Amino acid sequence: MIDLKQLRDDPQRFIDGARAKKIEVDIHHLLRIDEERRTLLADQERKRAEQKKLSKEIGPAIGKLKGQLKSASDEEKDRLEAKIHELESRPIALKAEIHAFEQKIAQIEPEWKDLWLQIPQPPDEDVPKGDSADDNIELRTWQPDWFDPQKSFAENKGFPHRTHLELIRTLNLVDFERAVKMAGTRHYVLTGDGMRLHQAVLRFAFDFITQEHGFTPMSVPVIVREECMVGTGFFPAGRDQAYHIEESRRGTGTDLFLTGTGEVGLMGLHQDEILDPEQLPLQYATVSTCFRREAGAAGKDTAGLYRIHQFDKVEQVVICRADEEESRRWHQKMIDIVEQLLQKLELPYRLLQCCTADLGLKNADMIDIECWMPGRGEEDAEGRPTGAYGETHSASRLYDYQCRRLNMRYRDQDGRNVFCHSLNNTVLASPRILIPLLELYQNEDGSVTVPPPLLPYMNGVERIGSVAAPASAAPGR
RNA sequence: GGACAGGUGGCGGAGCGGUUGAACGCGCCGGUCUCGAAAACCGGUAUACCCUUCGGGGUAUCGUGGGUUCGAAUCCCACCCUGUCCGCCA
Repeated sequence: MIDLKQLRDDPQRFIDGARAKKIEVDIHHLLRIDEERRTLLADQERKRAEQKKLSKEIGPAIGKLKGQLKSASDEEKDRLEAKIHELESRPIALKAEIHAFEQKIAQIEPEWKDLWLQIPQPPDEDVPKGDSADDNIELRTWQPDWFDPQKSFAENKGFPHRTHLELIRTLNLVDFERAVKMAGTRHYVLTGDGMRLHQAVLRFAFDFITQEHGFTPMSVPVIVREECMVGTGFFPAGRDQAYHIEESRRGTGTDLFLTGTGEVGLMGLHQDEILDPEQLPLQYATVSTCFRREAGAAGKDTAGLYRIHQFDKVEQVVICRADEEESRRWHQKMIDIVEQLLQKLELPYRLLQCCTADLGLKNADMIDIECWMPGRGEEDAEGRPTGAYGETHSASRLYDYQCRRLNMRYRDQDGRNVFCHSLNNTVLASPRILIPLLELYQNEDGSVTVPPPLLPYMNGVERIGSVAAPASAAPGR
């Protein structure tokens, strides 16, 4: 969430920010409620101070009188009791007044908090303005020597390509029918070498980020409490996107939510903590199953492994000091790590600078990486897709927006507690990454060569679908 | 799932319903002593928010939320969490 003091000092900055992000939120209304709340709070506190002062006078006096009462004669008793009663009745009017203020504050507070949580972080000055994802700007592309993005797959490789759906079917790598039987649309079952390849690429990515780049390997919960979802900035705005486990309806326990990214678990780790600045920056990586309802995406990317309810992702986060330069450096570093990874896998990709409209609530800046997928995009004269870039990675820079929500701080040199900065980026998400992997490593005979970096993780399988490779154990086929 | 026990400051640990933000100990910071250190001694040592004439003033916080009361760390209720034993279990 944003700093309310900053909002009061310069509301225009946040109004412009929300407008640039195309996010509807009534900032003027929040300012009005905030003002009202503070006035009420001040009035209430004044009354309470009065009450407290009175209490401190009355308390010992009553105590003393009650002591005397015990050993008093009957006529003395009446007199003492009257005196006690008189003392007790003095703050009674204050009590009602304080209660009235309390009620009023409790009435406006939920709306105040809710609005506050919905104010987006203004985009950075150097983020290009735009109206939708179409206005994102291509920063650069990379491709291996054999690949010329100007040419078709057939021109590059010498034979026409099959889409990942076709490859999956002929090579028995995925069983969609049974997955849908069990869990409904947008589910899949990886079979045989499909599962092997999925595990191999995840393990390769996890080893790469933890061994070669020193990120601390972690396992984190994928079932979390609401505070964790709010703290990481996914709630309340993204509530519809998360699967909800209503434990409270059973009469015990609290509700839980399935996380849509390992970021939630990694960032939630240090919620409400004051970190040792000597330990910063924290660099964490996890591989976790991600769950997404894909609400509002009905009819979009319905076929294949592109948009699914459950997948696995290697995620990297950095928690660093509140320093813009350092944040920016880490952002570049995390993108660089992904570029190295994709280059090892020899997957053509492009970097996209997301425009203001595509940033979402919490980001100040976001760079997407898209891999080339021959089976996507517009169709040619023969009805074959001509290929397109498809999103596989997203690197976010958030300043203290997320850590403020999480109440994650460190003590700076002057002894002040400061909110940390946070960043996150995909290292690799599968099975989506299998789409370019399968499509680009396919051979003319319909087999798929295992990318060399994945060989150590493939138990000897070098080529999927060739006679030389061990039979891919597709059950029930 | 059953039966107990318990949640207090960075940590340990007190706390008759009344100047208790909270004794005491440890830790930490500063000082005295010392050639220096240790010990000893002295002093200091929470966070958040609000107001401010920038000197300071105020409120809240003893797991969380309600309630009782003139007044709650202390009494009542609900929830959350932790520990121990039993049962079950990948």
